[in-house]
Amino acid sequence: MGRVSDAKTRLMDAVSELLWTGSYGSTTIDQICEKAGVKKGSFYYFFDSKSDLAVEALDAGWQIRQTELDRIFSPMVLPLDRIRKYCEFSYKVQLEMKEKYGRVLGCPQFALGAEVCTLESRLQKKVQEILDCKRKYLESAVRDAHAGGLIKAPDPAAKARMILAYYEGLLTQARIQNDVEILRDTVGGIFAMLGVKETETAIA
Amino acid sequence: MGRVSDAKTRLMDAVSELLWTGSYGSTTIDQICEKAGVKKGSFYYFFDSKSDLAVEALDAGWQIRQTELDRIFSPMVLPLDRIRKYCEFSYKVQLEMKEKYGRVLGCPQFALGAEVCTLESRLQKKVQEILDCKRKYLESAVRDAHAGGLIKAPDPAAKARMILAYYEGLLTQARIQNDVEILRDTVGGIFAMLGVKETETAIA
DNA sequence: ATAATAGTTGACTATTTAGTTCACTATGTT
DNA sequence: AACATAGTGAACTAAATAGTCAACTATTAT
Repeated sequence: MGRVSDAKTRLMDAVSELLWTGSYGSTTIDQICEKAGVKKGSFYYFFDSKSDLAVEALDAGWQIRQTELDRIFSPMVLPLDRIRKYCEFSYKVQLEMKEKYGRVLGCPQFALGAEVCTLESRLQKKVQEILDCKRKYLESAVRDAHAGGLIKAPDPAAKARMILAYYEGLLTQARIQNDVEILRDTVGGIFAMLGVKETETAIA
Repeated sequence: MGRVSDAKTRLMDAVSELLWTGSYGSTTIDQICEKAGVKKGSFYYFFDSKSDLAVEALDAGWQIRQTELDRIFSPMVLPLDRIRKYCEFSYKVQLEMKEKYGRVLGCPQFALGAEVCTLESRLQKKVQEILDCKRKYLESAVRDAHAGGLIKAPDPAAKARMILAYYEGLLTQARIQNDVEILRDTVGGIFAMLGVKETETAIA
């Protein structure tokens, strides 16, 4: 009973966009409220603080992204193809953002994590949790590729960490330089790290 | 003639530390002044704004770092050893920061660039300039390694970009997770990307 | 219909922040 | 010695910001 509202969702959407296009530190509660079309009283009805909202928004955004990743990293797909699809998907997203905002925005979790990890421990934990999920997707693909004899990777977790570092680093470079072209051959770098043979690259 | 002062230097040192241990957005001019032991009047005597100070501090810090890199990337050193030394140096720096601040701080330019690139174009340009320098150090090492038949890298610029993305990504991961161990085998990942053979890894 | 309750509003306070001003002080130069 | 000037400091303003509150409104369950 009582009134119903989508203000909470609107606030999470607003902060997500502001964090991605700008930064955590430069985003104010007033700005979030204005973008969401919500008054400050309502903001504090739903959330305790900016960091509280950010944690919830991060979580919600990741839930949605995860369904996409479940599809991409489906065990039904050839392991190296999963990685290729992931790179293609990522490139497409960045291209869309560039169209929409005139800027390459990179990875929202990574940029946020780097910014606030020394200041906001709850946010840092949430980001770490999400990055860990990403690593696991990659890890199982690497493990399957190793098991299938496509690559030599006796330590899939280590390889996945390497791939993730490269992938996130590249996205961040693209954000800093505002250039999607940097992401064109993401998969090439990953396959080089995995020691995928040229022939397999062509076939897969 | 007139009075002399090191307040300008103290301000640059203060902002460098605050940016690295925290973030651009969370660092206020009052905070910078307090840490530097400088009154606001003096701040505005030397600088126009926080971003102005940040640009100058970034530049000054890079000048110092560059002399170190000139030594590490000396053409007198074997090309793959340059890269190895660079990774060792970087690891050492991060370890020192962890000792000093209790936190792994990653790469100051990269974190700052990711944070402010959509908001502060002068800072974004300065960061890009610095990252470009880093890439050039790597590029010449890769080119020399290729010329020496140690690796196969017909496009050294592309390989250098890949290495830099991985390197910066790894540093950022280490910052987010506050864990230096992530950086232990940085060189291993780079050599994998370069396709350095195991034997050469052991020898070099 | 109405009572209970989920959500809204705008006006409010207190604090932090960026940036200014101007009289003052210390120091190198002549 | 004294002058020109680089740098200092403290008090100031104006704006932005986080956070509060109590009266109000819409909805739903009974």
